[in-house]
Amino acid sequence: MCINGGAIIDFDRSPDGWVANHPGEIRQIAAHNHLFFEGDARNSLYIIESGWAKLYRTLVDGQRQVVGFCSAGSIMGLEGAAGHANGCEAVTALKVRAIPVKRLAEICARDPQLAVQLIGQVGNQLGAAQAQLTSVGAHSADQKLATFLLAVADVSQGRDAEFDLPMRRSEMAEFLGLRFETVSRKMSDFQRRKWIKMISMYHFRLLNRSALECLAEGGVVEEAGYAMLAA
Amino acid sequence: MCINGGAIIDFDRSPDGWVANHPGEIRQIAAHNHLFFEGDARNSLYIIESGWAKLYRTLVDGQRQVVGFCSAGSIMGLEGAAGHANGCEAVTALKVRAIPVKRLAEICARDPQLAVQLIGQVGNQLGAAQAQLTSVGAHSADQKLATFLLAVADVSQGRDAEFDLPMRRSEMAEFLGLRFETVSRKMSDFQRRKWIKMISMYHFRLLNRSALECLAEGGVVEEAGYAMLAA
DNA sequence: CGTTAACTTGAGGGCCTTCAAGCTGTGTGG
DNA sequence: CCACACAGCTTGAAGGCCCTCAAGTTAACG
Repeated sequence: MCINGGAIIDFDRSPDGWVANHPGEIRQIAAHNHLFFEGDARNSLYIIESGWAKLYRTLVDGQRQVVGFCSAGSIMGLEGAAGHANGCEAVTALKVRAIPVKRLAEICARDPQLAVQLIGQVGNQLGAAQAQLTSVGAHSADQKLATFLLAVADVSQGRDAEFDLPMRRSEMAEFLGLRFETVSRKMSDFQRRKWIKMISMYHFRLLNRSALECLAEGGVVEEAGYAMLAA
Repeated sequence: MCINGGAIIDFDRSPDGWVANHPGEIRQIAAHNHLFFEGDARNSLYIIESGWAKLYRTLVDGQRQVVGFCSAGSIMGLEGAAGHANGCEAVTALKVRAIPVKRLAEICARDPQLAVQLIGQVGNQLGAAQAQLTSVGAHSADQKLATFLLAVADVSQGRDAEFDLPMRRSEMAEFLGLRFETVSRKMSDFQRRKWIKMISMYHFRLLNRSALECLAEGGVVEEAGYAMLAA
C-alpha cells in the first residue's frame, strides 16, 4: 500500500473529555486549492475528515514529486521541524480538522494513549512512504501503475469493482516517478489488455484484479493473444 | 538530506527519573549481521548508539530496496504495525539500545514531553523518507549520487573533508534505485572530474563540494575541459 | 459554442540497464 | 609469508525502457 489513509485516530475517547472538547477547527478547501505551501510556518497539524489531498515537493528545476496521496484519517504536517517540508493541495473538495502544534504537548500529557496512537499513525505513514520508495525505486512503469491502481481501489472501497481515480494523470505520474505521457500510455495498455476499463476520465472499473496483482508483485502477465489483435 | 540520524532523544531528562532508570538493553551486532528480519515480531524499538545500519525491503523477485541508512540517534522499528515491515542489517559494527514496545505506553504516560519528542523524531524520519522518495523519483543518476555523498558527509562530520562511506556499492545502488554498475561508473566519473577522491574503497574526500551541491540541486556542471582529456 | 486545459498517441533519442570480462583487495590455509 | 580463492569492484558494448518533442483529440467550463 502506497497511499496514506485508513487508521482513524479516536479523538473522542480521552479520559477526561478534554481532547474531545477541543476538537480543533474544521476547515474546508475547494479542489486544487492549497491547504499550505512548502516552507509555510507549521502552526497546525491537519487530520483529513473527507476528500483527497496530495503532499508534494518542488525541485529547483520546477519538477514536482508527489510524496503522498492522503484520504480520510491521514495526519498531515508532522514531517519536518520548523516549517512545512511539503506543500499540500486539495485533489478533491477537502474537509480537514486543524490541530494547533502547540496543543500537541497538552494532548499527549492529557491522554498518553492518544500519544501512542499518534506515534503509531506516523509510523504507518513512514511505512507507507517506504513502500512507495520501494515501488518508485525498484519497479517498472507497469508495476508502479498496477500497484497504484490497486492501492486506490483498496482505499476507495467502491462497489462493483468501480472506483474513483480523483487525481490527474500528471499527478499520478509525479507520484510514481514517471511522465504523464507514460502513465497515459500504460493506462491505455491496461485497457487494451482488458485489465481495467475507464468508465469516465476519473472513474475506472477493475476487470481483472488478479492480473494486476500478479503484475504488481513482479510477475509477467501474458497477453493471451491480444498482441495479435493489436498487430 | 536522505539519511536518518542526528536528532538524539534525551532519555535522561524524564521528570521522575523513571525513564532514565529503565534505559533498555544495549545490544551489539557485528557488521553484516541482522538486528531483525522482515516480518519478525515487533517486540522492541531500537535506538542507534553508534555505527550504521540499513533498513531494507525485499521484493518477490529477490531485488532489494534499501529504505534508509541509519546512524547514531535514529529510531528503528516504528514503521508498520504487527511485524517489522523492514529488515535491519548492520552495515558496520553496531550498538543499539532496545526498548520493548509494550513499554512505549508507560514512557509516554510518565513523560509526555518525551512522547512529543518521539513524534517529532518519527516525523523527521518521515520527512527524510519523503526526501529520498523525491530523489529516487525525480533525479538523474548523477544527482542521486551527489545528493547521497553530501548527505553521508553531513552525517559523518569527518575532518579535512574526508569521510567514511561504509556501505558497499550495491547497497548504495539499492538505496538510490540504481544498479551497482551505474554507481560504480558515476563514482569513477566524479573522480575523473575531480569532484571527489577515493582514499580507499570505503573512504573518500570531497575535492569540490560546491560542484556536487550544484549538481544535487539540479544544475549542470561543466567539465572545464576534462572532456578533452578524456577524448 | 468557443476556448483552454487535460489527455492520447506517435516517432525518435538518451540514460540506464544488462550481460560479460577483467581487476582489486581481503581473508584463509599451507 | 606467500599463494590461492572469492567477493566486490571496474569497465566496455549493446539493447531496452522510458523520456522528449510534437501533433491531434477529448473533456471541462464559462
